[in-house]
Amino acid sequence: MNDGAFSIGVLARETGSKVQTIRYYEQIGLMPAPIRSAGNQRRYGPAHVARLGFIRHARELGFSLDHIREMLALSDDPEHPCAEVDRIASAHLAAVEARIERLNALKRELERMLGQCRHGRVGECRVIEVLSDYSHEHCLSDDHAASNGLDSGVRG
Amino acid sequence: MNDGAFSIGVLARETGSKVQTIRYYEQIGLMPAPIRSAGNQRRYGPAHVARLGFIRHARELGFSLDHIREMLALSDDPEHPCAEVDRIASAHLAAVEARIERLNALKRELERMLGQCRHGRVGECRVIEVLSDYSHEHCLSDDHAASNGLDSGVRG
DNA sequence: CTAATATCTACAGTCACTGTAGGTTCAAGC
DNA sequence: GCTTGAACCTACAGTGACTGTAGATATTAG
Repeated sequence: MNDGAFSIGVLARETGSKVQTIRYYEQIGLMPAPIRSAGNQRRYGPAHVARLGFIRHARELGFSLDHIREMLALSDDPEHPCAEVDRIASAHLAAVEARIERLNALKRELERMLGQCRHGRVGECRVIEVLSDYSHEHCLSDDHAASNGLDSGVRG
Repeated sequence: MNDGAFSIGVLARETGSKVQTIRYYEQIGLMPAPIRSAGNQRRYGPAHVARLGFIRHARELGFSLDHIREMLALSDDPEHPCAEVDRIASAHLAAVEARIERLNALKRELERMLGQCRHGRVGECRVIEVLSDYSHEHCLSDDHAASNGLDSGVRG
């Protein structure tokens, strides 16, 4: 290794990513293809660390790769108004808040369900019973009965 | 349709599922294969509605298909102590609580990030800057810097 | 009887990776 | 210089829980 160039393993370690994930990001065009060593191995520099760090942190915050791609494209132009980045992040915040609400409703229902369990036989198990009640009539709040699918919004 | 037997479309409508999903559940052995009409179309009865209702509700509560499979197997034996069902649901509740905590930390960070945005150019955008800071040194709480991957635990 | 709708099978695609197989390159120790 | 073992390479299959498509067949309403 001449220069300050380093291998994919080092880049993975530096950014807390996995080697496979980095190659995957390159494959889908999220990371630029780096130069190669004489033996065809990837050689990275500090710019790659920064970009992958951005991606990784945004992923931890639950942004989709598509959103990250958008933000990376925007951030590549420093003169661009950052309103769009702001918009993406705001929308994401709203999605996170909605998700928290749904999870809280879910938590309450699970607690109530478990609170009713008499720890006897499955035959009279309230947990089973509640789960069987697909009509959702037992639900005090209908926030989970209303929408179908919890995957709406953020997935992180 | 003689009997009270109905088609997959009706079952889907009754339970709020999709036709494809029902066939998928049958394929992976979560739903039993029903009888067929003379023309090879699936014919369902009330028992199918109940079982699919159970599955659907449990899915809305974020249980994995594997957990649901377990619970269905248990519920098929009414004499079985319901402690296991209880255990599954309790573990799920704990996972949900952990997830809510993580999302709250995420929410705080997003809010802080957005609060710092001066709505100018991308060049001096705090959102971009914070996201680029893969070291996570800006994080007051390190609960998201500590673990990697938000997919731990529940995915609903 | 006809036309529209619903259903059938089989398979590909989604998201964001993760894992595997089988081969090559690199860095370190001797 | 040689060997060894770790790290790297490509290509592809698998994950979970579906969703969508194509092309053929069945049912139902008028």
